[in-house]
Amino acid sequence: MSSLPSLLSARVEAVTGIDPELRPATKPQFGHFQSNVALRLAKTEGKPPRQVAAEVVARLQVSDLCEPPEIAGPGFINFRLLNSVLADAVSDQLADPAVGLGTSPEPQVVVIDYSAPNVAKQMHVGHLRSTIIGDCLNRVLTAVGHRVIPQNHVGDWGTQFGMLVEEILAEGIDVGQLTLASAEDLYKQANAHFRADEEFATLARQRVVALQSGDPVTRAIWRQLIDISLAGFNEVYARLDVKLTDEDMAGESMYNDDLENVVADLENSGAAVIDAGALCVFSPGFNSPMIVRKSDGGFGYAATDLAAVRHRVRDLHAHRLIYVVGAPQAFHFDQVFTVARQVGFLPPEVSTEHVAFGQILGPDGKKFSTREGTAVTLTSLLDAADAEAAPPVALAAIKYADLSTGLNKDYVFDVSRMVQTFGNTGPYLQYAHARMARVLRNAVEEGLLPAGDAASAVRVTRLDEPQEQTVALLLSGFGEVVDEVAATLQPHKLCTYLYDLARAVSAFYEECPVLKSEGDVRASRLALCLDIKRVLAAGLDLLGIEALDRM
RNA sequence: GCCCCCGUAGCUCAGGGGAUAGAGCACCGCCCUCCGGAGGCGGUGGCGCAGGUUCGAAUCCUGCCGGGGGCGCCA
Repeated sequence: MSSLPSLLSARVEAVTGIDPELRPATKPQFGHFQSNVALRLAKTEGKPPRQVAAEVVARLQVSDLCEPPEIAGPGFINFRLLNSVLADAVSDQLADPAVGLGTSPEPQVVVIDYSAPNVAKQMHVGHLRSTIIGDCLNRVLTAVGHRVIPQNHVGDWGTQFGMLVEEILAEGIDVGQLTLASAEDLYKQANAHFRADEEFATLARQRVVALQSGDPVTRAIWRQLIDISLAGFNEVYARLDVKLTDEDMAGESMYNDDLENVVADLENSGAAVIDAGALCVFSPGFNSPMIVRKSDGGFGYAATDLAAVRHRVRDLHAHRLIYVVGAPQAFHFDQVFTVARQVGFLPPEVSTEHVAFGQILGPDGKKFSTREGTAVTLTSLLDAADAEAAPPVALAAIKYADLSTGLNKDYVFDVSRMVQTFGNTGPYLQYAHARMARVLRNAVEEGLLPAGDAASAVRVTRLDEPQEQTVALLLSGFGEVVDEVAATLQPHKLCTYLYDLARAVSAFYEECPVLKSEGDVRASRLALCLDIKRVLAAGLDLLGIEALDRM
């Protein structure tokens, strides 16, 4: 099903020969869509823009879609869709199980790298964004027909585990009794021990070697630490209502055995050279090399990321690689992608995108940390929100606040603002949905509407009021917005759309009585309400937010 | 020193080279015998600075100013 704008756009292009750059009208009096095509053609044709516009309009055949186009201002062509066309579009959307989504002509395998907590540490604010954004992109890309493979790049490998395991053995701790929180305390303790006690530090370093060489005792404890951590992560994921599962776990350790191969390939290709004892790749345009193997023989995290790139391309058959990782890593990923292309791990047809997000700031507008100066745990953020609202509302508040502004910006974690049921917030959208649910419930009780799926056969036949038209126009644009988010990976565009829709719905609700109206007007408005509810629910679901029937 | 991101109303934020730059919060007015007022309608108020490209710039380019981040052995 092609969207109304694309249909209209094609008609105009048939006349102009160039993309009319159809845009939503900036003002209601300009109709529904506007095109500046005449302004752009005016120069090449050497005619006044309004005259060009008149000639275009004269040749246009759009009477089946919209009112006669109007020429306005310096030469804009304004289009107003026919009410009947709009009504049919909404009715068709209502009858479509996919709500007009799932139309991607070329399904791709998309790997999304997100969440990535560290073993033996609780998740903190930084993981909140990666997890929520990644989950949203997962839902959106899946909805438009792609096959998404989440990859949770858990930090489950590295020298810190030598320290931790040694501490456990030194203190005679029963690993089975540890929780994620107590494991983190132990980690801090081990860290302090490492710095204060040279003898312990030596043992810890030896323990790293034991871990890497596969010593059974060391590996067993390490494995237990991972299990404890995963249990803790899964608790948070369940609370966040995100789709990550154990199957998506693809920790750093997974690539461990492949790192030698990666290094060998880099050396054989001539890309990697030894510099100051470290194995480096120097690429044009970078002022510092990528360090693949440190001078002490250990692998840098770039090596792991290169191995991951190759795995995702070669074994998972990805067409598109997405990394939802904080903005400070921009340089790192730029370098990894460049080198991966350089050595052939990344063929030209596979795209890479670093979805770089900004920081969550504390109430003071600075780095969000506790009184002790440590990072705020994700759980404590959720607790803070739950103190202000019921859990489904609180979660909506948090997710919406995170997704509703440009990802690359920092934002202040202001719970009291986020949970408000007015303004541009998640709860406001939930409220709009709950209102529609209420109207429809009442309609079913009064026998005005069949219950369940049978109701989706009803149609919108009347759009007499401007509030109805505005809502219908917005509803018909849902698919386009989701496609755009899938293409640009900018969830805030979906948020803006849903907020615009919710506001239009509130105005409609205020001005157009549904149950108190009669005849075909009432039937049509009920159909409109049904589609509103479906689109709001579908849109919220793509954001990972629960659409509530009651609040 | 070099590189990246950000700077829009008092505050929090949208703005895909096009018409008079839009919302929310706050503030000031209205609107409840009415499907949930957790709402709606209206008002006050703004593109960091300076150049440039263009018929047209918040948007593209250059240079400043201010804030944040990054720049070979932590991941």
